[in-house]
Amino acid sequence: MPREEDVLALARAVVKHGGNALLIKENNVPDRWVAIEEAVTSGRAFAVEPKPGLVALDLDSAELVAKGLKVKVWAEVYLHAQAVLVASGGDGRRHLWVCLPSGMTKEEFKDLLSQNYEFPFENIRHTQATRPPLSPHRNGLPVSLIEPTSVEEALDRLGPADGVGKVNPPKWLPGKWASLLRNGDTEGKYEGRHQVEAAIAQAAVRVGLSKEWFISEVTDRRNKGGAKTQEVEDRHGRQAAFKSAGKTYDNAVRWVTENGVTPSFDLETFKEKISAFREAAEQAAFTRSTDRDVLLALIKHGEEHCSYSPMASLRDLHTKSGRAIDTVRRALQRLVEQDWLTKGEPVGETDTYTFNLEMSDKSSTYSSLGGTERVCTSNVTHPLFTSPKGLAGRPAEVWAKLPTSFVGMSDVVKLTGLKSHQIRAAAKKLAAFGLAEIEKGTGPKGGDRYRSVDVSSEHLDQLADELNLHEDQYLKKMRIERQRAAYAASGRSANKEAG
DNA sequence: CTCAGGACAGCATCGTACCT
DNA sequence: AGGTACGATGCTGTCCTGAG
Repeated sequence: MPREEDVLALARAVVKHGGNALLIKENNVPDRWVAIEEAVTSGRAFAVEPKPGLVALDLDSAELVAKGLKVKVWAEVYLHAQAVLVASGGDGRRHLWVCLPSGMTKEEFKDLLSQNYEFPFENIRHTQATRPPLSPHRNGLPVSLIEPTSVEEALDRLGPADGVGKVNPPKWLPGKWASLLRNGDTEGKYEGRHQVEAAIAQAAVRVGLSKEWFISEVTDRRNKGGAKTQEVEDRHGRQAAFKSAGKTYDNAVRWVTENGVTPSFDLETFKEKISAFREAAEQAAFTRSTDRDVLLALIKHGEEHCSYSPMASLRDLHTKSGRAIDTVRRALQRLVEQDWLTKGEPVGETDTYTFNLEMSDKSSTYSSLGGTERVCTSNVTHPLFTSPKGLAGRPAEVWAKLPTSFVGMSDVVKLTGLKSHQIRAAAKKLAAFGLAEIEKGTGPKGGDRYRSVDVSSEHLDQLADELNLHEDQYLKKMRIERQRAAYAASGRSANKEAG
């Protein structure tokens, strides 16, 4: 049994800055987010989102463990990466934590892994929450460090805690400022190009974006709002441009501090509001389940970018929601008509949508007697529930909302807000996957009774694998990447950057 | 009268190709 | 990087029938 202080130290070493711990129930269903200290003292299983530069490989089969051992040697010898191998509790299962060398991105590492070792995409964790080394297994199975065996050495390899002394910044400016940055002063509202940059810098300071972020954006040739800095670069070189942009940012910091402007963006409030909105979306009765799935995908995007009005391209939402691009577009139109979203000004070519947060109070929800814990974004975005080949649509919704104890049709109608025939069809499909049971003729009026079956996320993965859905998802992603690569090669982006 | 389930029309969705 | 168009496919919802 590992010491609590060791578990805490290791969790802090792997978690991203400001990250919390996700408690995991004994049936492997996510419970709720709590502070890391609370998770450790609870003695329960928990997972944390890894810090930047840290990747966890989930070695959940003998074959993958063998691959993982090779990867470890390769990463240490050729990449000069630090690695920690952990027994994660399950029979023979291992987690391999790899601290990437500076300069290598997670994407590059992932590519190398799949090229050199055909390592499956879905077993590479870098944004997804993962159980830290020595953290308890959900069923109390023994966990241990395999290499290195000492906690001190493991801590050493995992490196210092993430983001000491830095704030957790949102990744995007509010839409208006993002538009100014991307398109420049199209309305002629500013006296000159410097004023445009100054305005952007102030907005950046208010939302907590760093100086480095500001400099890299205004020197990016695609951003017309950085025209002034770009001209400095052309005339006097890169160093001068950095210096000039840095000065603009520093002035903005001084102005914001001197004028006592309170930062407009408060992360805690954001989290509160966005999760209320998400719950409303999860519970509301949509005429099309696609609408809900697309909305949840957009909310997820907003959460990732800390934005109430995220810029999400149709292709981003397509990969997130599993629906075709055209389908996503129609769903967005309907969501605007239904008042869930307000369409804003496009930033560059990307449309923005603002969440109508008051829907959290207005939306008509139905009673939620059971199964509500299954209505969560992680399930909604699982390939099994996003692919029409799998259980996308009504079946996903019915599974999420159906209790695990048998209920008659009229109750299911009340619980789901769906029509009986929709439920029948969905239940039939779910039953074929073993995710629901139908009991013939035991209902109140001679009808059938239904119940859902809770399963582990591994089981969902397995079902998805049987239909090749993980592969489909991967191929979809690759298709988009090819489109984007073709665009880059076509020279259009180069022209854009030059002009 | 309620409910299950089949037939079927219509439309949503997917994939692909195309445009800016 | 983005949005848009359109044919093939198959799901959704309506209507209807028959069983309990």
